[in-house]
Amino acid sequence: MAKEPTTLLDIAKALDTSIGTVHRALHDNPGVSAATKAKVLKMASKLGYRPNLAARFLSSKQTFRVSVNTLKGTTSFWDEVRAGIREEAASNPLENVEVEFRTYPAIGKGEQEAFQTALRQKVDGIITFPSDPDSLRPSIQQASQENIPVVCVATDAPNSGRRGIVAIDTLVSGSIAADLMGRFLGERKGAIAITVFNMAITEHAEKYAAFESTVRSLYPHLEILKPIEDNGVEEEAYKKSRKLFKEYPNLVGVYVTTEASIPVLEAARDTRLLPGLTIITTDLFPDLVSQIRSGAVAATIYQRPRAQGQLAFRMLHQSLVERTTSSSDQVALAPHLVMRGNLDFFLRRQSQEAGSEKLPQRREGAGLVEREVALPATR
Amino acid sequence: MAKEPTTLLDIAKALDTSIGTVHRALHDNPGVSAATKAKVLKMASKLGYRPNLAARFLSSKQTFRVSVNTLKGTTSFWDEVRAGIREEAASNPLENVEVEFRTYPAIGKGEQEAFQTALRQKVDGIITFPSDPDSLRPSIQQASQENIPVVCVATDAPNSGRRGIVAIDTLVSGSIAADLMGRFLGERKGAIAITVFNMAITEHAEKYAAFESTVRSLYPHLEILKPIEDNGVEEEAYKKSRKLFKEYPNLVGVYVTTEASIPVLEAARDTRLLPGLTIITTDLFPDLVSQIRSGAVAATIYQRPRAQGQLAFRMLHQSLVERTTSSSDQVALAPHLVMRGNLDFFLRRQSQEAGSEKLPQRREGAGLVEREVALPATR
DNA sequence: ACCCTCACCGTAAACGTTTACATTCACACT
DNA sequence: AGTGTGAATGTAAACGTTTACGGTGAGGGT
Repeated sequence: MAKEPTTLLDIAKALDTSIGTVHRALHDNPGVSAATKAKVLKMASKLGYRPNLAARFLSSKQTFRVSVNTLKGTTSFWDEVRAGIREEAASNPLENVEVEFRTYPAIGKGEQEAFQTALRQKVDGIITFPSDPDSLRPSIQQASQENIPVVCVATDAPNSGRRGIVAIDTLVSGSIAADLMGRFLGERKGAIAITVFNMAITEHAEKYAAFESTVRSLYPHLEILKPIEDNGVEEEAYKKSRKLFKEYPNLVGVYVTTEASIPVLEAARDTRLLPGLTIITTDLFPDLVSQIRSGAVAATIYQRPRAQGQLAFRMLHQSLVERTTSSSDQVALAPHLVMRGNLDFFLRRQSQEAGSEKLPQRREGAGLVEREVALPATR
Repeated sequence: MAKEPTTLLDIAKALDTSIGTVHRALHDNPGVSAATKAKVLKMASKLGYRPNLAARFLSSKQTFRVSVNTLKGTTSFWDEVRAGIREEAASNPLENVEVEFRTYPAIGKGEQEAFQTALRQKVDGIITFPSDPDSLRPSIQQASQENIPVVCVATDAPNSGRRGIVAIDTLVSGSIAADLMGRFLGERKGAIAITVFNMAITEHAEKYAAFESTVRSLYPHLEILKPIEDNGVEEEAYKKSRKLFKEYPNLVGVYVTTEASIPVLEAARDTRLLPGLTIITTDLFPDLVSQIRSGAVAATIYQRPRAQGQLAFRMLHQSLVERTTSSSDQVALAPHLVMRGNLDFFLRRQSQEAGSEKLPQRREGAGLVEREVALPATR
């Protein structure tokens, strides 16, 4: 049943050639004629050859260098993502990867530079948050031409040749928020506001669409207002939502898909609408905790940053160890729902450097080589 | 910074002995004196020796055999758990594990036999659902005395010496159900029923306690009825809930923590209470789908069987790879919330043999050796 | 004829363990 | 003295790759 795996030597003997030639052929290294290369490849697939990774790692003490390009930890989100990556890297039994963290200060600021430096320093793979997908696309394309797999996290960079993407399923987020909103409101009628980063970002447009269509089909008595675009600036979120709230005193609910939930809450308070409002937010950060506990925020949709980091790393690692070119993976995570009742669970998990939903660290210190990389100052 | 790792040879040279002796000492194999053994151990830890796993797997072509003992797939839950295990096993780049599935027909029926057969056939590790923890405990203890790690899934077997447990966090389940119930009901007052398998099972008692305490503290105007114990039989669920529903016509909500949600729904229908009821269930199986879609079930708490399987396997694999004795891991997962809005997402994920929340299979066929194991007929 | 180059190919040493086998030495038994 | 025993230790081959280097022979230049 489980026959002996075929080795390089098996192939060599079958073709009456040498192990060196076979190796060269399989890795299209120079120094082998087209004819023999073809023969080797054919025989390899005929015998069902699959490389013995243990032998490979033992022999070539190559270690993969992966660059992790993310936003500086303004909120805890990216800290958690990085923690997930670290955990996963540390639990790798082969210890054949070192991680370099490159962070940039703000959306669209410095991510190009970070990416290019990583490329220049010849890393073997990149995990990145493409905060401005359009401007980063050329760089990603360049990377995949150089055969460097790129995994996007949290936001996709479509048509960039990226190896894969891990993110929260936007349809699930939007529609669960809508369904909760409808159930929470019960018989009440009125208007619902929704804030997004920017409708130009695919993820946000999708969340909005999912929210809207779910409300329309399940709770048609609720009216959905035009989305507020905060573009990631808090004042903008405050001003725009305040303006909107004044126009619609019949507001009954707000769904905040961005991190700017605090200014929205303040706008609601300042317009005296807060007490009657059902608010659903996104993510979980310190300032939000008291709002949830007090009941001002009914629920928040937790985007599982740690899980995103873990899966992104696993995806990249997998495509490094097997040398499969192309093929695009897409993993969509279901978000978690955080309410007063289970808030403590998530806080506990965040606080312990090593979360509960994880396996034990493999090593104390030396297991994982990692380093912070200083970026060249940008003018 | 990253110095050359120390090898067996390094230790041998440092002590002016041979690599064979060092190896014997580190694995407490026979044939080495207590004195030298002590010296070797000391030097090893001084030099920070950590075995090179690639070399180890290359040299000793040992494969780990793990037995997966679970319930026969009456519902989809255990099928999903097994799928998760399979995926994870297949994605193991070292391919050094083969999985044997042993299933037993019902709770408490045949799990002993399955476990003992696994032991007798000298497997290297066991993943098990201890459906009757008390009766299985001696077997688990026996296993850990023989140094065979046992990982429990879905239900814990406390004080059994099990290597670890992966399950849904019961407190989160219970309290999120409570919080949702409170929010869904809004101003309505009345009684809430809750069904459990059996209050003797830790997990169910915990869920009940969490549900109760959350309702009490956040929604004190709701009255919680004594739990209905269905013991896993559908008629019992139907009869007991019907009886209870008749006694409490002011019932407004039901939380079903077991899989017997259909009979409870029927009892509600037969007592004409259904239309006014807010019902929260557990798990996700075919019969429940239409109930969710129709709105009869407001939400269901999805226990992420696939993730449980994956994590259980990883935990076991890790403790096989490193030979760490003892230490007990406990991973508690947050459940997912399924409602009308996001139902399709989860159905899609279940249906595709390879879920979306997963990495690509490593191999087509030969990667993973697995087999179904026939159990000896039980009288 | 010589030397050189170049493409192709074979050979062998590593990588760090595990495993099986060989050696040593002390001690006891005949 | 010789022989056997058995524990403690040394030695070396294997695992399947990668990598570096050596060799062959054809072809071109002188």
